[in-house]
Amino acid sequence: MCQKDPLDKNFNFSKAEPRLYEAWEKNGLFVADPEKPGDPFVIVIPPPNVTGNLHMGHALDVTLQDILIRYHRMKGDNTLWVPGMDHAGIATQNVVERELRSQGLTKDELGREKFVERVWEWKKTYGGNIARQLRRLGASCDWSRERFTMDEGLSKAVREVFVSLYEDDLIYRGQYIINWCPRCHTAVSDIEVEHEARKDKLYYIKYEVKDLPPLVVATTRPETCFGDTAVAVNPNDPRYGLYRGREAKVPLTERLVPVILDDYVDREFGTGALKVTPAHDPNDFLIARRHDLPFIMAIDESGKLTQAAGHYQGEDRDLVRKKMLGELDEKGLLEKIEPLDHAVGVCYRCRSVIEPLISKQWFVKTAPLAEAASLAVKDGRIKMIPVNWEKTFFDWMDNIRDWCVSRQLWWGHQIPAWHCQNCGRTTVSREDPDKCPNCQSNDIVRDEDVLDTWFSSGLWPFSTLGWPEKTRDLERYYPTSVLVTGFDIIFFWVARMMMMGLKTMGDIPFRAVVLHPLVRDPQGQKMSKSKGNVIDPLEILDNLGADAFRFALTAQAGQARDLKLDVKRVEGYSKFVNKIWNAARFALAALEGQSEADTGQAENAGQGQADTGKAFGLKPEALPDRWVRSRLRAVVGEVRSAVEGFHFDRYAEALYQFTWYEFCDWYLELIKPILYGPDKVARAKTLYWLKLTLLELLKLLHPVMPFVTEELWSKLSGQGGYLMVEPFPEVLDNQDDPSAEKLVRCLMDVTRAVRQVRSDFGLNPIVKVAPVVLTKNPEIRALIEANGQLLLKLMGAEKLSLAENFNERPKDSASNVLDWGEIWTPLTGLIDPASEEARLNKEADKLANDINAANNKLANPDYLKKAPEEIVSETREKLEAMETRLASIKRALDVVKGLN
RNA sequence: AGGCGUGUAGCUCAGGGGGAGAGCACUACCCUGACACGGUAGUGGUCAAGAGUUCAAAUCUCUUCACGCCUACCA
Repeated sequence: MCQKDPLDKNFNFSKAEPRLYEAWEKNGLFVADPEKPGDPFVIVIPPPNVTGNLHMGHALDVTLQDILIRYHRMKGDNTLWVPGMDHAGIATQNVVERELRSQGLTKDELGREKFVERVWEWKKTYGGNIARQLRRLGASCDWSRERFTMDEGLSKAVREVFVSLYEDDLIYRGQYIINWCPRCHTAVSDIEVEHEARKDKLYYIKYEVKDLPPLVVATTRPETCFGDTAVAVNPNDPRYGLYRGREAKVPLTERLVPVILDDYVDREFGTGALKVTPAHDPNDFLIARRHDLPFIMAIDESGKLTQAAGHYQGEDRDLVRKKMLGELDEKGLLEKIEPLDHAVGVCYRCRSVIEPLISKQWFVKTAPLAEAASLAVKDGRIKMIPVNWEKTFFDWMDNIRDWCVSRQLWWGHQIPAWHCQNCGRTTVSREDPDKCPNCQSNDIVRDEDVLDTWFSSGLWPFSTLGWPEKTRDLERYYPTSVLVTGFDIIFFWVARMMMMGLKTMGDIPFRAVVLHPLVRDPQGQKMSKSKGNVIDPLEILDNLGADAFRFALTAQAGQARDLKLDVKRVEGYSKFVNKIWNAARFALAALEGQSEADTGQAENAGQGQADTGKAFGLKPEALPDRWVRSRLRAVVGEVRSAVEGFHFDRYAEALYQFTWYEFCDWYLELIKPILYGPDKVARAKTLYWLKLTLLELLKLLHPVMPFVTEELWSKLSGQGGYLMVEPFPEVLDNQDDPSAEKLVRCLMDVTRAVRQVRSDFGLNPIVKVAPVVLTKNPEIRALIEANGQLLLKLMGAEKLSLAENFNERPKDSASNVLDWGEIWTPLTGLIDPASEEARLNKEADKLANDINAANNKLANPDYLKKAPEEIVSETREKLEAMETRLASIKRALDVVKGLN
């Protein structure tokens, strides 16, 4: 054997990762070519925000996508993974505004144009972070096709879609009650409002009515009363019959508002009387429309009271609430205050309380689009994985409301609409107009609003491929294959892509949606900066490497909703990386040893080690080789079906088990006698299969652990090139070898049986035993004879004999009963039997119990009649086995007692 | 309020009508010539509770409890 170490003792990931990634990228291995053959396999990355830094969610998302991409690339598909970033309207604008503020500037001082320039500058400087971080994870995206939602091409797509939706009457502008964020100073859509449960108060306030007792109204928001334009009661509420047609006085004002009747009012809630504030409550808005009530803005876009609030004008809404409660109380208009649990809407960006108010905004008419999207899922054109998300999806699509798409921001796609100052006509157009097409006036102004960020993300699957141009990419790669994302953005993004894709392209945007869990901290809490429970993926990458991290994420990516990430798990898998590394180190040493020792042995190796074994034909001969090939074949099958069915956890698990517990623990041990033995031909043959199997194992592992596998490939394959573009192993039927599997299982049985005895009786590993195997099966006898030396080593024995009859049993020996025979291990003079007696008794009790249960079962006529035959006979066999085992335990007990 | 989901070993989870599983952790022994980031053998669970269907239930059904999440126009 070779003395020098062909490899370092451990994988130096921090050095290897950047080197390997750079090599892949430089060699253009990520770049897709539409002209090449192969079924297209396409993923568009969920574009991270430009402002973003890599977090756990990205890490998981990207790892799973990269597994799919690498797998399909190796499988020979024409594979494309489009990376890119989202301009993230509010988020980015907030970041840059904050930066300005630290310089004592505001965006208004700067002006729109300058401000937008600043954002672009910011993007240039800091926007590349996330792309670099994705590279560290090993993401094999086609960076030559990287896109940004504000790119020229994508902006063109946005404009084209907006205009054509407008032309199809699917976009309209109107004055409606919308969700306003007073901090971000913009409208937000319904789903951008999150509901937070709060302990609040319900205030009972008196509205005076002439000649009648005051009408008491319950409200959580007294400060909005300055916008009240009615008080409503339920028409069937007898308590308020007298108030019909009367007027009530809004407290702290002299304003009189009508008392109206509306079914919406819940008689049970509060006093059964509702103040109607159409400009600040969506329901009141609807009531007002039914009753033709006026609208009064009481709160402005900064959350301050308007002139409608009299002396409170200009003051903040929360402050006014406090002050006016005092005033109401003073004037005897506050009846009582009750505690109330309810949900309050907050901005998903900044968590400020949303102020519903009336405003002129642009909307997308979603109902027809949603119907088409639902249909695509219902008829199976788009699959959702796991399927149970479909129900949630349908639920939402069935109850969808129009989508407010205009935002009062500067950073984003400005709406292509021009308002004529002369005739008032609004023009929506693909080209910037210079005059009003209606009245020819030059006095036209562009609408100031920009579009919701999610509008452009909704076009992502086709805008990134070049649409509206008729590109080759679009033709070849649309629809995309799979969308991989967290379920938290099904509505924000997934549904919108479906609607936009179906409408614009006339085809689904992707064939499958894989929804993975959300990464939580070990307590199951959402990771957030404010909670301080964020685990930084970059830190894990630094400490444990990308492969271990990716493997841990993959192994935990089941179909549950949460993935509670445990760093310990990553540490565990970093040991797995090490295990693979060392297995390869072993193989490499053996291969090099062989090439040195066998120099000139042309009859074995042909042209040296790279081709070693080709001369032996395609069939492994030695039992370990036959076995490992057969087992590998099974694993290839498991791996392929796991990946294709998006069972990432099973994929990882299958490889972990096979690599560690079969390939390393057994195969490498089983072949050692051959590798160290005198038969050079046998050695060369086994080396061939060792190398081949290891290389194939590297291929199987590559999608999840790209770095260590690529590194080992370069050391081991001897053929240059890159593992990442090697063909993925296939399930080959001629590799199946059940008899080899059965025989190796026999070797394992014997070994484990003796090891168990050693351990049970507390034998020191130095103590040698001399077991006797009883079996009449000639095949197994031959097997044991052939592997005598190996077995001695594996079980720590000095002698192994075969017996044919029970009466050959040595005195004072422990016995293990197996399917095909029995093993006796003589213990005379070797042990202290005191503790063993208890253990055996315990096992005997348990067995007696089980035997009893099995007997009862077999005595049940219904069971015999109705249970399938194979189940019944299985039970009989089990019973028999248990009885035999019990007998042997009893014998063991005798032995132990005898030794005492 | 409705919908969805979860509850299996100390932890993280897989499985899913007929023998309770994995990883980590833990215990004992072992530095045996790839790996101590290793090896061998183990400990540990009324599969949340109750009822039902069945020859057979952790698995299917119903109820209850606990915990999540999503949706929602009780001010």
